[in-house]
Amino acid sequence: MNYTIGQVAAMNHLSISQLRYYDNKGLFPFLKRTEKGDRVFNEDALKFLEIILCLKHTGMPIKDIKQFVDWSMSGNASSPQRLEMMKQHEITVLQQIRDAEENLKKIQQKIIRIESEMN
Amino acid sequence: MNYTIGQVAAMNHLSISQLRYYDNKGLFPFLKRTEKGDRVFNEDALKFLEIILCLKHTGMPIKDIKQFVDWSMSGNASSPQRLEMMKQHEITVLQQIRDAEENLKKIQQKIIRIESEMN
DNA sequence: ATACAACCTAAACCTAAGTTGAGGTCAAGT
DNA sequence: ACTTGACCTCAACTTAGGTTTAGGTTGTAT
Repeated sequence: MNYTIGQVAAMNHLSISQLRYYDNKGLFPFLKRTEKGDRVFNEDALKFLEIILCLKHTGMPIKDIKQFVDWSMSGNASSPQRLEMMKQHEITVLQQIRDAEENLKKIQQKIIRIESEMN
Repeated sequence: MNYTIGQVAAMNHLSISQLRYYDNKGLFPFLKRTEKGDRVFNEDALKFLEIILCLKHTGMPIKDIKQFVDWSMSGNASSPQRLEMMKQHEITVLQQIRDAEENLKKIQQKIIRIESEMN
C-alpha cells in the first residue's frame, strides 16, 4: 500500500510542512517519488517513520535523528553505532520518565495545597 | 538565609542569564533587590522557584507559568484558577509519562532488533 | 590604588523547529 | 475548456528560549 504526504500527515498527526521539513533535513532518504514529483510513502517508509517519530517525541534533535537514519541506510556495518545510540537514548528516556514522575508528585502536592487554601 | 543569583543558578543547574531572562519575563515578581541593585533570593523565593521550575521542566511555556505566578501573587482570590490550571497540567504530565513509556518500549524493541542484526 | 570577581542593564544575536507565501504542475470532475 | 484539490519548490518569516556583548557599578583582597 502507498500513501501520499497528506495521508501520512493525517495518520501521524503531523502537518504536511513538517513532513517536508523533515525530508529536507535528510530524515527520509528512503522516500520514493512519483514521475510527477510527489512523495510516496510505502509500508517500509511508514515503519521507518514510526521509529523516527519515536525518537523525535522523546526529545532527540533532528540532527541526531539524521545521524541514526544515515547509519541505518548504510546497513549492518553501523549496527554497533546504532546500538550504542539507542542504549544511550534508552537511559535518557528512563531518566525523563523518572523526572516527570518526580514533577508529577510536586504538582499533586501543589493541588492539595491550593485546595486547602480554598475552604 | 539569602542567596545571590549565582548561587541560585548553581543550586538549580541553571545559567545566570537564564534566571535573569525569567525575571525579565515576569516570573519572579517576588524578588527583592539590594541597594546596589543585585537580586536577592530568600527562602520563600527558592520555594517559589521550585514550583516554577517544576512547571518549566514539564514543558509548560513561560507565558503560562507567568499567568500562574501572577495569579499566585494576587492571593487566594485566584485559587480556583490556579487549581484548574494545575489539575489540567497534572493530566498533561500523566499523558507525557504514558507516552514516554510507550516510546521507551519501542526503543527497547529497536535495541533488540539491532542486537539480532549483529550476532 | 588597583585589580578582580560578581553583580547589573539593554540590545543584538543565535538556534531549532517549524510556518507561510508566491508561483507552478498535474489529474479528475463538471 | 476550466476549475478544483493535492501536490511541488524555494525563500522569507516566525517563535520560543535563551546567549552574548558592551559598558557600568560595587565590595573585597593585594
